Amino acid sequence: MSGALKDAIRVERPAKTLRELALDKVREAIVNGYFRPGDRLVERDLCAQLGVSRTVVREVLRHLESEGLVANLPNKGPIVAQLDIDEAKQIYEIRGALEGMAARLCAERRSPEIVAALEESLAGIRNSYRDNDMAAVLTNTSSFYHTLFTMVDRNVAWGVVNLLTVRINHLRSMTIKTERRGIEGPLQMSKIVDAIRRGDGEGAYRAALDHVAAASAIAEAVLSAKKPAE
Amino acid sequence: MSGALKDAIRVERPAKTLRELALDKVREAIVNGYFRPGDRLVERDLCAQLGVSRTVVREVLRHLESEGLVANLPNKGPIVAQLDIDEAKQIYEIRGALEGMAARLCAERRSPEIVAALEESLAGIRNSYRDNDMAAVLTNTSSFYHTLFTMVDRNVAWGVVNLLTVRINHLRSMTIKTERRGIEGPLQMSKIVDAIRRGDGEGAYRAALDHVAAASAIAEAVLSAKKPAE
DNA sequence: CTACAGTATCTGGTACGCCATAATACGATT
DNA sequence: AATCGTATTATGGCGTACCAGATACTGTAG
Repeated sequence: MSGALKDAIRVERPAKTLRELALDKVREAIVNGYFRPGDRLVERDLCAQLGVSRTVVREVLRHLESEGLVANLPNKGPIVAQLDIDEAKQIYEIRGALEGMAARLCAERRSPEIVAALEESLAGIRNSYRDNDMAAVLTNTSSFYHTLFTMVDRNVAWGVVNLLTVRINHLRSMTIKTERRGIEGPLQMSKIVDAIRRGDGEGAYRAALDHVAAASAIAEAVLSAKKPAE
Repeated sequence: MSGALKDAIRVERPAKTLRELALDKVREAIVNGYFRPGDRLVERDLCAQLGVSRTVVREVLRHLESEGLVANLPNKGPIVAQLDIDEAKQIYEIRGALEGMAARLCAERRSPEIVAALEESLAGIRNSYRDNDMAAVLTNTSSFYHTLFTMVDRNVAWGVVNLLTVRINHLRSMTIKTERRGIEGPLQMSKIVDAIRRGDGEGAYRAALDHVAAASAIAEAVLSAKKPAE
């Protein structure tokens, strides 16, 4: 997106199409558990609940399908995708590779602004943990990684990470609630920031890897504990 | 996908919906240049060309949009996504990170089957270059990386790489045609295989990085040479 | 030659209808 | 009574017609 200044006085109309609004609604409903994994998503029911036409609902379902949040059973229709434990581990692994890459780049850039921005997000996370506001923990964590990627202009990688993250979002909300995660999580993230501050690319890479590895381990424990019960 | 043996005798019906067929058609048309970047994709025209209804076309367009192959201009409609040079470099970088990761895992696995499978794909690439069959070069290269990922059960990462690869597909078809690429490309890939054979994870990682770095450099040269002319 | 109005084009969105398939319930036959 | 065939229902897949709003084009009047 070039020419940021040129369209500064643009009218800024809503611009969101009905479809995008519906998409966000349904995605959010899946992510925060209103629709449970395995639930059927009946088109005509969704039409009624969203107050939009079937065309829109279908397009939304297709979009979510390509995001991996919805699966389509042949001759049965769409359901909320099940998250299997192996896939979750793979997602964490990919995040590790990409976040490690971004952290290394940040360290090599040696820019005080990056460190400052990361510190700010990190402080937000600590505050949110202190206030026991788990939703805020999630958004601040996202913002931490968002700056990590965007400060070195890696918006594509950020998009990939985001795409993968929604698929494990309910896992994330479980892992952050784990005992001790409120201390260790921010600690690991501050190690990333420290390495970036001293320009230690390899160290930043390792620290980022460690952080997602810890999250992955917790997720695996949570998931394998839940699977037999289900 | 578990239980591979259980459904060995499944009837295997076509099961492809009209939408999926249309999706493949349009994606292929974009990837191999029938639709050029920036071309408008007029819904009703596509209906006529594909012989399907607007419902189907719209769902297909939404799907391709979420794949990044199609962009939607507000109040103007869908066009074939432009590939800007920075984005292409980012995509190559991500591929490097993920393919490097997969190569490292393959090396650490120390399995003769992996080496054999990779050798086979590599031989296919060499033959295709010899026969000057560039389409075959592309498919064999894909198959090389496909085995790299799937032999260590990294299907999610493979999916990500695939998703990104379609966006730079016309670049790929240009890079492989470059002078000397027919020699250096397979050479670099054989270095990956060699490292895997001797179980050298770090070496495999580096070799994979080198390979995409070379491709990225060529792509950048091709793209920056083309941009002013356009 | 310019300004303006009218028009064509196209997407976004909606409503409705038809068909195919799968599952279930029901009824008949042996 | 058990089994087999059939009707019903629910649902997705697909098509068509229609309208509103935005944009691009065009022709005409001044």
